[in-house]
Amino acid sequence: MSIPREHRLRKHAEFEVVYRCGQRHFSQALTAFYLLRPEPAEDGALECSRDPRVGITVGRVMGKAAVRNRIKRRVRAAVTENLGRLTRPLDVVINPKKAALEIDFQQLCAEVARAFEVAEQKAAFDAGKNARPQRERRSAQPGRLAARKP
RNA sequence: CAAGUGGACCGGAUGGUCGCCCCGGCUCGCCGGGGAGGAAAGUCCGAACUCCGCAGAGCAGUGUGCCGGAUAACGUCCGGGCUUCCAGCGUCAAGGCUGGAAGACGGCCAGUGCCACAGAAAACAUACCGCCCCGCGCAAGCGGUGGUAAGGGUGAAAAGGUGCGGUAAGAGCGCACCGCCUGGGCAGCAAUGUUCAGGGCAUGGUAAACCCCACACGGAGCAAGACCAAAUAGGGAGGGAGCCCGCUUCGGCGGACACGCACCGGCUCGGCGCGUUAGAACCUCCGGGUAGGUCGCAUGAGCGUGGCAGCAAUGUCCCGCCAAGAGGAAUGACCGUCACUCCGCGCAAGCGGAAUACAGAAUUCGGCUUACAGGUCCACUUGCCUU
RNA sequence: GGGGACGUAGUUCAGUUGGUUAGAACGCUGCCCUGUCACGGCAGAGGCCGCGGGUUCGAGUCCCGUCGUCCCCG
Repeated sequence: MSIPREHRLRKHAEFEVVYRCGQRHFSQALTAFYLLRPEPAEDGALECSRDPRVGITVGRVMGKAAVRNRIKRRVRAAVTENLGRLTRPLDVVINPKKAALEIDFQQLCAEVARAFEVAEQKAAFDAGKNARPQRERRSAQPGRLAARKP
């Protein structure tokens, strides 16, 4: 991956959490799932960094292995260009569509940048509200430490 | 030169900027090196490797199937044979000769099954029409425990083929040639070829029907397997092993001492709190084992040049080389230059534009099959041109 | 990566040891019934059996190749 390792999602469980609890952003060539990671607990687990992390999923319906690799690499290059736009500890999962293979690279970059901006704004809004849960569905999330709204 | 068929091979080159994976260095964030294929694919075969099972043998099952060789092994490869097809030559015609292509190419004269419809009959020939003979009858015709497989018709297939003789009509009934079967000689390791003698022909097709014969095969697969090993729950072993006084409704309660644990305290003493007959709480140890991590994991039936042996597949020897190793998974993104093909403009030089396939390693090898833009070479056939 | 199943009308499925016309239900079309619709009745269309070869007289069935779909092993 051309994304540095500490900025990647590595485990199937991490992808699952983002899919189940995150919010979504749609555009012509891709769908982005994003989730603001909770603050690491103070008593321990300090290996959990504050860096943003990105994962890319290309399913089998997109084509054969060569086509899937091509889509993944184009999206990955666009992510590398725009990785600086993410400052908060966000987990983002990108599901490209078939259009990601065809469209101009500049346009693909613009879509990724737009998705990252939306995620940043949402994260800033939620953090400003004392990091209350972003969705009601998230109430079952084990890592929750913020108290409910008084 | 063009087209077709078959086979072999190539699968753009070279820079810049920003990044990714692995390895090696050190001044610890920099430097150096390496980074997809002929099919990496389908997972159709064969192996290496790993675990499980296993005295030996047999049965069952699966696979292969002309012969010989190559190989670690194979359903692969090489050579040879046979059959079929195509083209040419040759012949009155056939047999034949040359070249190419294809072939799951052992066995239905071991057994069993099946062969619809049509047809008399589909395999032990019960004869439909026809032909012939005999009997009856003037005749038409009728009848026969009659003969006959040459002809007709049916069918995918009809009981050796052609010709001559023969006969009441016919028939391998007899003969010649061809085919078939049996036995022998010769050539060959063999498949097989060739030749001689005998047999008058028995032996329809189907084994990608059951089956017979010969040979091979234990099962699962790197998500195999080995090691390290958190939290939680559970398992096993051991430790936890104090007495006195008072009251009592006999369940216990209260007090002192002792012990253990936690806190205050730099440490001892001390203070305070809790627990002390339940095999409880609690403590220690052990083993299994999940998440996770490491190994397996790339020096191998390895690749290249050359020599030798062999018709060849291939083997062997000398020298040289080390060539991806991830784990939500690297090998990329963008910008140039050049080459190749096509299109447009142009006499030309050149200019502009377009196209560049199939496809992406996941334990590793040997094959097969399938996909593939464009291009190169070789062999054969056909056509045209020149000499 | 590895191991297995299945492809038949528009849909869900049958199709026995190869045998001649491939069948059922629902759906579809037309007609009848009714004032109208539904229900019901009658009739009909619709398939190169995923694709390409082979064996056989004959293939949905047997064999080989290929394409697609689904399931299992973390």
